[in-house]
Amino acid sequence: MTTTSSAPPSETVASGDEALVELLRLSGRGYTVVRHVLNQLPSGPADRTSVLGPMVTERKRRPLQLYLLLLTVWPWLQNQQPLPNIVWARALTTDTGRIWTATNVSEAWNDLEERGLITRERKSRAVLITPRREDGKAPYTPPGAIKKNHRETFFILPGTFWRDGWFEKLSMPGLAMLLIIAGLTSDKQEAWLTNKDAGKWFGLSPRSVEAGIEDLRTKHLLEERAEWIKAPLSAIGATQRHWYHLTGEFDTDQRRALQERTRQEVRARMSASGAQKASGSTIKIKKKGAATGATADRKVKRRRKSAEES
DNA sequence: CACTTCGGCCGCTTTGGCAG
DNA sequence: CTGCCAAAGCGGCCGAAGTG
Repeated sequence: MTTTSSAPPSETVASGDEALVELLRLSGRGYTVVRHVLNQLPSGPADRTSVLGPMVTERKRRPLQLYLLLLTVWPWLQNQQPLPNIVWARALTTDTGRIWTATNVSEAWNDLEERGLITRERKSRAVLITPRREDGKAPYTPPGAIKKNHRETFFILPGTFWRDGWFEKLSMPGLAMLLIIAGLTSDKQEAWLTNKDAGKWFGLSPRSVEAGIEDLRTKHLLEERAEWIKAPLSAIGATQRHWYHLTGEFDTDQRRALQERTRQEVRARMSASGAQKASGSTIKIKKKGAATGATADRKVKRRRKSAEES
């Protein structure tokens, strides 16, 4: 282990997928827990738009992805050394999606900081990132705590969101509607909405709501059921109400089952010894982070560019 | 050394407006 | 409601220079 060459042979450099999978594994549960307040503020104020809507309108895709990943790995990361930006970049870089560099990560942290979604603190060379609550209005706490007689509500994004690259394959409106509908169906099978109302509730344009739903539908993540209801003022005296639900791992029951399975696994792990866990894995990911500099990312970019040209 | 900021140009998404 | 157009403004991209 005393090699001092500048770059490791390419076949030993971890790809984005591997970095992401490793992060998910280390984080201990394969899914992401998100409070509803990301999508929408609690009832009360007239304008309930929270952070998600504006992020869509302002096309802040990278910051949104990065924040969701931070929430995902935080249970593990909070007890670790800070992760280098280049590692975040590699985890979020997929084979067919956009390419992340340390610069992108830095700029995304910047945006998140302005939204109150993280704090960052420079620790000599590294930056220490700490998430804040999903509405940007308070420090982060583990979701689900009981506050003022009611439990903080949250929903989950199953592992497929990361593993199968949905965070990158979906359009920005698609991503937003996935979060919104996942939130609406966290405690029931389906939810209905209209483009116009949903736009108002979540701070999106009706066009984006529609585009998002369409994106989810064509990618088979969403199914729709039409129900006829009375509408005295419509031409035919009735109108359709559209009920939506997510499919596959995103389905309400499957998400519930996933949570339950994880709860049991965590319990089992707690009762077993935590000794083996501490040794191997953390070292591995640090090596990946340190060994491949920005040059490796540039190489990927160039490789891809020349592939496109030919 | 790792991270951050900057500048310039291009392309694209989102949105509003309008028509059918 | 759907389709289309145009405009605004943002992100992508890249290298280079600045900072702790």
